[in-house]
Amino acid sequence: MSKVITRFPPSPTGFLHIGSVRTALFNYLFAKHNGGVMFLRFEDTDKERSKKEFEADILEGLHWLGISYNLPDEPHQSRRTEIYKKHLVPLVERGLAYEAEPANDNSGKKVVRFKNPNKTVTFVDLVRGEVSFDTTELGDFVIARNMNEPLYHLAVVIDDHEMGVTHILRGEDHISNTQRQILISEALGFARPEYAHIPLILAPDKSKLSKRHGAVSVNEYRAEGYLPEALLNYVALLGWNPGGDPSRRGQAEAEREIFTLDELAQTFTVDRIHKGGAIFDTEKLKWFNHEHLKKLSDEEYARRLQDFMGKPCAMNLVPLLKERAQTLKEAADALGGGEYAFLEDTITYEATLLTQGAKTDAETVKKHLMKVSELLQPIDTPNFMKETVQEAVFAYATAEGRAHVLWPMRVALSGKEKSPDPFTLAALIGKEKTIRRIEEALRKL
RNA sequence: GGCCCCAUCGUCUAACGGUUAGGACGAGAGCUUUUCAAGCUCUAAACCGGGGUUCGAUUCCCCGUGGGGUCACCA
Repeated sequence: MSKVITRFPPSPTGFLHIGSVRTALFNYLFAKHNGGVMFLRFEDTDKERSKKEFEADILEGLHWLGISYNLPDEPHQSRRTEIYKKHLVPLVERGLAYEAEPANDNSGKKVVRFKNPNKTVTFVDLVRGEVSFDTTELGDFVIARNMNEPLYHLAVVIDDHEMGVTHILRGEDHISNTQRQILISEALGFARPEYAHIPLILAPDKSKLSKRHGAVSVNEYRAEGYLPEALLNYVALLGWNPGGDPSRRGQAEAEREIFTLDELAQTFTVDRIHKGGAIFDTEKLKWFNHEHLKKLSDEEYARRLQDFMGKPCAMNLVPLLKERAQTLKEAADALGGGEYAFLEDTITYEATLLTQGAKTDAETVKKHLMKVSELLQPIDTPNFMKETVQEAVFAYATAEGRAHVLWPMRVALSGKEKSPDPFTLAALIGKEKTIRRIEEALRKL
């Protein structure tokens, strides 16, 4: 088999969105799996809507995601007019296309129509099998605004041919475009590439995912603190899965869900692409994100978080953050907001909070807090760690009733209704501050 | 509406004629070092309907039904 060449041809008329990401990903994975390459090109024949700003965004997004690609000599359709002309002119000369009525742009130039042979086009879709269309209803469709300005269908066919594209994996919304493109391709005498139409990513209402459904741009997910590997992992499993071993009940591979980009490339095959659309579920994306976040080493986590919020994060907080935050934004918010206020020099809270969850009266709480302070005194400052603090207090807490002792202790250290456990807290703020806060709590009672 | 595509728990999905229809997210319950989170255990939850084919259909075929896509001098 000749070398596999796929392509990702966005039109720079909007920010890189989730649907495009999956299309790019599938083309990337398919090429990579087969030792081929993926070309990127910009379909900017619509000069009105195409913007450099969007091009930059798409490039930036792919870079962030870690999806690599090859660039043709000239990736802009708008600058490939000579190439299109080279094929268009003979097409007209041979009577397979013709200049018709004037364009409605007042240029006086005539549009170019394709001479439809009115036949049935049948192609084998790699995911759907045989698909046929009766092209008669298409009529002699327009393929160029004029001899110098090709329209989408013409440009696509010529580009795919010029770039040697062997496999076209694209959204199912293009399936009915295929008939036109095959007709043009045949008239031009080009070899027909393989087609694979992948199911659409749907919104919760089952319609095609679009802006009106909320976040669709990768920028938004990036800003929400999602990891590129999580986004890719999740989106890869929308409409595709690695399958399992049918001979075994466990279905090992099919039950695994966390994959790296390389692992996806190793297992990716078109025959496991689904036919039906898949609804995009942010809750599950969050879970994937948390899983990938937990896989990061503490150092890497700290680096990513710093990149995300623009300032460093203390290393000793990383394990805690990793466990509690599903996204980098949640981690950053927790750090910046109230949740980690216990790290500050002073904390403020209502005295009633100390007894609120303690299931006992203020006098008892006072007694326990004094005892806790006393139990912690003997621990050397360098030895003041989660384990040693717990060891010092735990037997007493168990004997007296854990809620009675531990709740006030935790509130004294955090000043919050919800927080990490008191031992973790104590270790994080250190002996000096721990003792001081217990004394402050005592004064409140 | 024409044409095309699709159909397993609420959601993502496994199964490639024979299973107690499995897993994951989410939900509910419980456990754990109080709270929250995490973790662990358990529970509820699906083959769209009707005909065939077959000894046997979630699986193959047909017809319904439902959903989606597309019908530009946009891509």
